[in-house]
Amino acid sequence: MMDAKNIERVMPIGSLSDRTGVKVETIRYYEQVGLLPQPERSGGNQRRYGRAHVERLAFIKHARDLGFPVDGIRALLRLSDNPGMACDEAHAISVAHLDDVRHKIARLRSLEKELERIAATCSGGVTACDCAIIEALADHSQCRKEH
Amino acid sequence: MMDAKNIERVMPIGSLSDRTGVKVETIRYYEQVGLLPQPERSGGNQRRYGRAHVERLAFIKHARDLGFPVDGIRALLRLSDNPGMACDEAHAISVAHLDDVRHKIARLRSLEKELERIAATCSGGVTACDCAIIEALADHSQCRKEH
DNA sequence: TCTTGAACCTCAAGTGGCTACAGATCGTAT
DNA sequence: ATACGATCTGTAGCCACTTGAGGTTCAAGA
Repeated sequence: MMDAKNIERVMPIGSLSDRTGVKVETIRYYEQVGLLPQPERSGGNQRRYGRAHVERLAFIKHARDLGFPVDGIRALLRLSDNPGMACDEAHAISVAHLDDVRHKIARLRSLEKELERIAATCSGGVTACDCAIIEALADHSQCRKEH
Repeated sequence: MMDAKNIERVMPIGSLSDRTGVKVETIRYYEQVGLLPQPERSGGNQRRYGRAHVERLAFIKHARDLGFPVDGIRALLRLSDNPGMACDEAHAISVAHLDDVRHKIARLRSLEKELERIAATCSGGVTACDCAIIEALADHSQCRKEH
């Protein structure tokens, strides 16, 4: 490979993928939906990336790993492109996302409790019963609380 | 309405929807993917449901509310249709799902921590800075642990 | 009996965030 | 010159629905 030397301006998509851990198809998808700018092309129409693309894609990947939706990332990228009045809105986006994550956690914890209860009603191995798990699913009123 | 009296065998899809809390479109979708059996039709080709459908759909809704995937529900329904050797498999499906839920919780908790940290770096209101939130997203190495 | 108008019908496409495939072209090492 | 992997475009698929268009049926009121 020639990755180490010629990283500037001539990186093909596979190298960008290797460096960021984002799959080739996903990179093209991000370009298509406007998260990544269109790169220059080689004579044979292949994408060629530079350092700026690596940084932007790393930003995107990090935000996706943190669960930000693509729309939120688009907004964050816009803010990072013209700094200045960025803080307020970036903070709002992050807090909204944190809120969302906490709601999901709360909901999953309540599901966890209910599933524990249901799974415990029947430990398997019972052969001739009308399975308690299936009955529990059929009868919502057995549940401790709403979900 | 005539819901109260004529629930047996003549319920139209809207009443089934009202009774179960499952949207009309979703009911048709469940029929299409084979979760709900095809009901009888009126002279004018409209679906007519009876008590058995209400029960089956309630089962499906409850399981969906608990986060079971449609394939898991299909398996559970098959088990509930021919009881007997149901317990073992039902238990396995539930435990696998519980496991999945716990993994999701663990992942979200770690995201929550990281987001708290990032959101705290900048409380908004700062006007002239290169926003710390955006910097944190750009620089993964600031994170406490992998995600 | 006729007329509304809500409820119902089918079929197709859109959602998010990719992933996978098919079939063609490019780039480079030998 | 050739072989082979990397890349290209475009399309379809994934899950579990949701939305929309454009048409039909049903039940209640005049």
